[in-house]
Amino acid sequence: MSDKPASPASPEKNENSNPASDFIREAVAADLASGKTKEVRTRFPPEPNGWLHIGHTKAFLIDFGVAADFGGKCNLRFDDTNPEKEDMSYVEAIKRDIAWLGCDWEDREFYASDYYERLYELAVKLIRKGVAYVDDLSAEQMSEYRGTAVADKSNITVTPPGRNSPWRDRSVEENLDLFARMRAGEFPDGSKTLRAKIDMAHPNLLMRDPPMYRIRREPHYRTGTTWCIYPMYDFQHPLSDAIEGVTHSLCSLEYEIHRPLYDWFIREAEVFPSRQIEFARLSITHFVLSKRWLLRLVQEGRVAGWDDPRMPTLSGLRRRGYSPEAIRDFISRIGVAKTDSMVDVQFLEHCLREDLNKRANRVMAVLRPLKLVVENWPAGKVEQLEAVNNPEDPAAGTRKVPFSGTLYIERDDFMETPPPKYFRLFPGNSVRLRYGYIVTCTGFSKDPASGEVTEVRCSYDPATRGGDAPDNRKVKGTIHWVDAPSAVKLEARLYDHLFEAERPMDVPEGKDWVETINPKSLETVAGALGEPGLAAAKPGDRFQFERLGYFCADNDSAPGALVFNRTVSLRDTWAKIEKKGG
RNA sequence: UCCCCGGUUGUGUAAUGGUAGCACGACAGACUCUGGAUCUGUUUGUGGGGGUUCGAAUCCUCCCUGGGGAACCA
Repeated sequence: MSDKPASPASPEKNENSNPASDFIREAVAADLASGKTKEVRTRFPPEPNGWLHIGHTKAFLIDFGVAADFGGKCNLRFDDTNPEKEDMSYVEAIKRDIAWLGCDWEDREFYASDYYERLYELAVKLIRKGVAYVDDLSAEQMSEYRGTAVADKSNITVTPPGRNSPWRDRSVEENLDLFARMRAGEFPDGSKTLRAKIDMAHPNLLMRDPPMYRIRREPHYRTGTTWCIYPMYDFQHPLSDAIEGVTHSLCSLEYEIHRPLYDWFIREAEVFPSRQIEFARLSITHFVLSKRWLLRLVQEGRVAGWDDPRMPTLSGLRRRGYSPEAIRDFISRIGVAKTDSMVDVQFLEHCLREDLNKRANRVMAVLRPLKLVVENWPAGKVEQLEAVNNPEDPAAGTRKVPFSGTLYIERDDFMETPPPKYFRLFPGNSVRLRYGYIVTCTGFSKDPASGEVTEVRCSYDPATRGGDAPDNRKVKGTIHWVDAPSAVKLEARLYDHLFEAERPMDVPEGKDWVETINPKSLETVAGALGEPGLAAAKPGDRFQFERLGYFCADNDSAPGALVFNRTVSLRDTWAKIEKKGG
């Protein structure tokens, strides 16, 4: 398996899902049926100020998916109207990640910053209509006039009624002149804003004359210093949608309260009537899904970067070994609703295992090697044994693995005095070496100082070549192994949840959530060994290490210095039994 | 406090006035050359009270409860 973009959703999958299978699709279907919408157009509007995470994936899979389900198109539009935070490197990362998930925006790569001139004209139109004005109030004054309660988190009191700004009734001519001079750079940053004239007594505070433009002298990553005024989200977003003919503007619940504004600007600007519909954003246990928080982890060096395999970013998940198919499947199975929900990370991992189980080739590797000597093995003899690459996929074929009298097994697979129900290797017990022979433990050596087992000895039954028992005897345990002379060294990076707490943000008062990072979220195992074929693995290649889990060759991996990330472990029934017993 | 939006098994999601279903988890078992995979079975739910109706998760009402908002960010 290698690291390729996901193929488009298979047709069978689409047949299974009713086109109107969630409230958004129902709404779109209704708009189509009533004739209000002729051709569906959606958009995914990321701000290029961070890398995409799995929460964004839900959003753009809905955007692209809804369009596709109704024979429409989805635009990619960078919502880049805040020059302070945005950067071209984010644009590239975002495009790469969306493509990886198999979404295609074709030639529809748009930028809100391309609409600055058009948006300016629409602002002038609103001024002419008398529904926008230039205000001289400072930010603090404006907040006070709007009736915003003073920031006292513990005790916010009744929202005071709003008061009109003294500049609210400037003439159209004066507003036009002032706005033009704002653009021309005649006023200092923050000294004036353009505001919509709506209703300073509105119960929805957002409707109390929201700012449309601010003065900010900050070079923009695309428009440079062409502009010193920048449009605000509430003004810019609906009109950008309208410019593109977006019929359904799908966004997360936090924008629900903005919808009256969205509709107001469309109505007053007399532009294409896009319709905003909101859905619940994705939350997953043990994950932090907020660009702002992720940025902090990166900036403070708490993780190795945006693509650290512990990060919930798409680049992190990709590097970890997640397949785009598994992510798509997960997103489609959690559904779309308006209920705030917290999906159990186990469900994500279930979808992952389900996909990888079907597609990842099996291979044997030993994380913590323990030498196993086959005492009755003919000296110098080496056999090539046939091993199945993927029992779930006969087309994956078979391979040869070498077998000699000196092997390594997993340290966990031997116990001097086993607990009940342990059916791996212990003195006197027989076990099958996967695709090898049935062996019986004859003895072991210990380091007298440390008490550590240094070597295990066994005898093999030549009649059981390949692992079959001609006498039909039951051998309960089958363990994996590598041939000592031919084994390749590798480094294994074992990951666990970045945060131990289900809800990492729920930290006690006074405690910083970044301090709750799981100290065991990365365990590096340097001395692991793998079968010889692993030497050819290239970064991004995915395997199942038998009985251990799914692993993916890391970007850091190179011939002679192999590095594998554990994507996810296999389900481990034994661990459960052990836990119960203890 | 005000405004907006929600509450269906442990979790997520269906049922759109007509048998509360599906998936994951959990538990039990079968099978197995991965204690993997697969298969079978079991368990638990409409936040509460009142109302409309032959019939309510669904409609009305009151209450309880959770989330969001009050940036010259998006």
